[in-house]
Amino acid sequence: MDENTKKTQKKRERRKEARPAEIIAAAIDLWKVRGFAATRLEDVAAGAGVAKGTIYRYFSSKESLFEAAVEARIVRNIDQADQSAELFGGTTEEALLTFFEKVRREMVEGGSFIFLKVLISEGHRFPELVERYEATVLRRGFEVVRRILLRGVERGELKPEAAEFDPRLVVAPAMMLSLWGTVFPGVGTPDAHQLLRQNVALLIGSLGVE
Amino acid sequence: MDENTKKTQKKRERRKEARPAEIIAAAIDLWKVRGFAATRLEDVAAGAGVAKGTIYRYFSSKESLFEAAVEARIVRNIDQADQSAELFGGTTEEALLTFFEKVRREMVEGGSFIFLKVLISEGHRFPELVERYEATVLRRGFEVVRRILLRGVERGELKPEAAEFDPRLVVAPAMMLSLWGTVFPGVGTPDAHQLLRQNVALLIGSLGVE
DNA sequence: TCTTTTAGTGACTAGGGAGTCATTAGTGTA
DNA sequence: TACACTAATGACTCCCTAGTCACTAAAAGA
Repeated sequence: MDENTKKTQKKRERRKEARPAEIIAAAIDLWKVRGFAATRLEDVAAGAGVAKGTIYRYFSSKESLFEAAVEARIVRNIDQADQSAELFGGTTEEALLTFFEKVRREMVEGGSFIFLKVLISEGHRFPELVERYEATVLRRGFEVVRRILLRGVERGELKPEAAEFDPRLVVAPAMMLSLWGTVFPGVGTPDAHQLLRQNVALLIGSLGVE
Repeated sequence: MDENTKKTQKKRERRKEARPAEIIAAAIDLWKVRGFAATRLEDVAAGAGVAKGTIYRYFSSKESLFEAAVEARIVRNIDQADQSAELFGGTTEEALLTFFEKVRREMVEGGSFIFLKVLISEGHRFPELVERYEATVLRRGFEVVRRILLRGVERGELKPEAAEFDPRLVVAPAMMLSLWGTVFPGVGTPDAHQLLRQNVALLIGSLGVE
């Protein structure tokens, strides 16, 4: 095939700084469609426009490439969460809906579902990675939800008991939906928005004042 | 390392009828702890007390062994669902709790989570299997939930709108919890009962009459 | 310009496990 | 008891890909 996609360019460029990010990006792109195990490092290399050996200058193994990719995404997630002023502008209802939509978009469109997939199926192989993902992404997400609930109570929109409500129950449907959507075509995708809205209604209906 | 577990016994027995079920049972046991991909067929053979070649008398490939295992479990699930009189004896609250507990037990203790794991991570490799699982297990489960809701409305325990409520939202937390429990030690396991109870309270709080 | 450093290369190796098949031996029948 | 049939065996082949390493050449600097 034609590896002359980028026409006028030296074959060998030394771009120490840019390589890791490019390799990670190529890897995630491929993992999204073929999965982690089924994607060969050689394909990743091709996708990033380097030779296989180059990957090993920056990552000591396929797994450590995966770790680095998770790390990169986690950082992005944290940044996003920090700018979450939008979550705390309007009503509790709006905040929940925005949050769910954020989760769904990051998972499905952003491709983060691939990390979950790998952790789910091969997590026992890298327990420390599972640990970090749990601590950094999941717990952080739960924390955001807890803040939304607390603020709702303060604003008088939620009953006081809502402060004790377990965030895992709030988040589970949004995550499950995203996962289902990438596995079972019929179950998750078609009406995600609709369903998330219904989930918000459920929560407000039970935890809301009146 | 001692394969003399069963002491006084011919090394080679011809038991055409029993083999497939034994092989499937051994396979599921191993998959539960090591995962699908990481379990070698030779280990499965050892677990079933046969040689590797024997597996190929009954299953044409590792994947078809997986399919057969899913099939066996699906049948079991259907049988269970058919005896679900216990689901429809008491109040809606009790029915929901029983159902959630059923799901959790089958997933975690029964080991069905391994099918979900494989479908999630490698589902794209056997689309027809995904299709069948979705149609037979998921949709069936959703149907049971719908029946519970409808009956709740009839009994005057749930608002009429509950009849329109999407079963996926009802089931998602129970499934997510089971999955989390097998991946993230801290997130799913410890207080599953407690959490499922809270989920029932949430549903009743929003969909219940009064 | 020549030299040094190191990013980048890709043919090669090593290891592991799925699937094969010629052989062995239970089991039912004549 | 001898024979035929086929369940069961496990050593072997084959393929696949992660990871290596001796080599190549881009850039920096003397």
